[in-house]
Amino acid sequence: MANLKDIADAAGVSITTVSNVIHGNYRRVSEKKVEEIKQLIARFGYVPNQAAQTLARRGSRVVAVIAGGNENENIFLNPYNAAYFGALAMHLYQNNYYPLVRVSSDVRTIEQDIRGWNVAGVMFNGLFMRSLNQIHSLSCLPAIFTDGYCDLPEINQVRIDDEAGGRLAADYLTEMGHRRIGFIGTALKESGAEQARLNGFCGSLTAHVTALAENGIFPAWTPERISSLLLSAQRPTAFFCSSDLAAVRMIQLLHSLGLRVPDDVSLMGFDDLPIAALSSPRLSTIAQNIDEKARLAVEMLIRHINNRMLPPEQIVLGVQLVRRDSVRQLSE
Amino acid sequence: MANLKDIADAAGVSITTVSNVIHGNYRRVSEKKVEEIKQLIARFGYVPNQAAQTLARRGSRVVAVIAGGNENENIFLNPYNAAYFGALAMHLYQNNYYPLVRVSSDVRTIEQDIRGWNVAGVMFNGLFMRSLNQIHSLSCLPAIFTDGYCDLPEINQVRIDDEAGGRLAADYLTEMGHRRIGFIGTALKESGAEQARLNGFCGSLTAHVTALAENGIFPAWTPERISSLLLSAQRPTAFFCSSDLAAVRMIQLLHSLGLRVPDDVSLMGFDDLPIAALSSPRLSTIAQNIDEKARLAVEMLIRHINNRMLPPEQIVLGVQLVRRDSVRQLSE
DNA sequence: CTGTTAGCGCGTTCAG
DNA sequence: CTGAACGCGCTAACAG
Repeated sequence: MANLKDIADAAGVSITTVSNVIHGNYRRVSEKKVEEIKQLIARFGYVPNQAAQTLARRGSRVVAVIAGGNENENIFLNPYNAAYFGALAMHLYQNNYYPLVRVSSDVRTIEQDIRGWNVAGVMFNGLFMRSLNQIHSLSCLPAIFTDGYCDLPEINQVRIDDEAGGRLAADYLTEMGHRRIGFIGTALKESGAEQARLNGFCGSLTAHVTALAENGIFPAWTPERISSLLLSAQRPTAFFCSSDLAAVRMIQLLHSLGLRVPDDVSLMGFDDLPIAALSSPRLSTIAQNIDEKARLAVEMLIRHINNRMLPPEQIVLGVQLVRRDSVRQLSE
Repeated sequence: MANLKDIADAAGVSITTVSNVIHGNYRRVSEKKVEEIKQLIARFGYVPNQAAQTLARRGSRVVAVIAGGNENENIFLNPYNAAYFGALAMHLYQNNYYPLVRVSSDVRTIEQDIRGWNVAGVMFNGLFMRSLNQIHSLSCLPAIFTDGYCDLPEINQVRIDDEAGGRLAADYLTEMGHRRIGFIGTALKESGAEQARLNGFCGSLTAHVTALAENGIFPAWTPERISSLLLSAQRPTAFFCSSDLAAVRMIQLLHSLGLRVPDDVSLMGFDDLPIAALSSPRLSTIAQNIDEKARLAVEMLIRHINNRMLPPEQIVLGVQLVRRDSVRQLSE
């Protein structure tokens, strides 16, 4: 519970001197005092009070990390979210910033965090372009957008090349001899990333390949719908799933129908999360480097915190095909 | 950027009056002023400054959530951690507390968070009993321990009945006709929970059942070690894995050796995470209610924050067997 | 080289 | 019913 004054009193100096020692301004303090004060700081176990620093410095080292979603739902049950936000938090800590991870789509809640904590910057994840301009504080605060799509160029963003991922998947499935291919998405209308994957996928299919994608959100793909599709004569020989999680769920559904992967139906995922390699069969998928994406996003934010005049930046990360066991080579 | 004074000036009153309105002390303010001030607060988009409140109140609404582990590792890649810490954060937010999730085993780092943020309480997860008494601030701060084992009774803790889980697993495997059973742990020496699961497991095995557990940490169970065990004549017919994740990894290892689950080898997991039902085959496992554990832990903490005189509490949650497809009935 | 001082935004007496 | 004034712990500009 020791504060600056306690240390100052014990050392017989003023708090300014102690403050200087703490911040490394040694030239203004005699060497002997420096040592003496350092000792006392250690002995007292002095830790600067973040609230007081925030107030005095007119700014904190807190970064708001916003994840769109329902506040009463544990979004970390989704392995992608867990991996990504975990990585963001880790990289923020490594740069001496504190993540304030808030799950909410409510503009007011977000605004309260931003202003209440006098945040140094904001990281938005996913897409909420509609309501975003309502967050007034953003005009004067460094912000990074990841995994989102929007046409405004004056925005800092980091994302992966989802379209290229879709193309890679289409090319690979075609190369493996598949001609009737389905697409499994989870929230097409809401996720720019998923839409881009689908675009790349469809764009790269040659004329005689059928994409069975539906342009609706996933609830439209009820298990019943998918089941009847799978049991029909026109059953796709392969599915491109917009995430590894969707692919793993698909495996379950197929099993429940007595269909085997890849013998009866081939499957591709997206992301290359740990579960992709732990799935049975191991998933062929499109890999993205989540940790690097997080690192680059954090570094970009810090750049803009340190230099508020920097022009907007965009980074698009590459993806790559990972061949494993969930896609069967069709003869003929 | 509006603060109390701005509102006060605009309303032609003092900041005290505004403060009273904000905190619902309406009896001291005329009704008209109350309405007027409320309007202004909304129009200005006023949000109280957390740093200033923390300072003035001599305490914050931040709760330190400590996860032991390496700070340069993304522990949310482990689905159990993701599920549990995600749930903790969610329940803290719902009670208007801010989680400060720190991954570290370094006592100094932890202490800095606790003191620097003037934390309202601390939640420890996993076991670090050795260094814990070095955290001096703890003596005067509400703290909850989860997933840990220690004999001190003067401690608030929430955990599950790991031993019962081990027993359930042993009983079930025995009932299914298995007589040579192995145990796969991940960090026996460090995790009290895992040790308890093993204890319960061994305790409930009848004499003619062999537990092939090794009392070492997982690195001793190199894939090579396990492989040679699996290829030997004394190969266990079933394995009890200390987590669903370990079980899923085991499936991969078995597949790589050309062995199938459950046809050649049966497997049980622990936790009943989403991956258990998404695995192929779907895992039979011991289920714990992670969300409820988190909720109870948060509620317990808040109880102790609100009443510092409360005696220590211990909660032990039950677990239950979930039969799915990874354990084969042995005839004979 | 060192100390004094004026805020930072808010909570909380205590006088009016 | 209302406001002035002090303190929370720290920073930074300034004076010595």
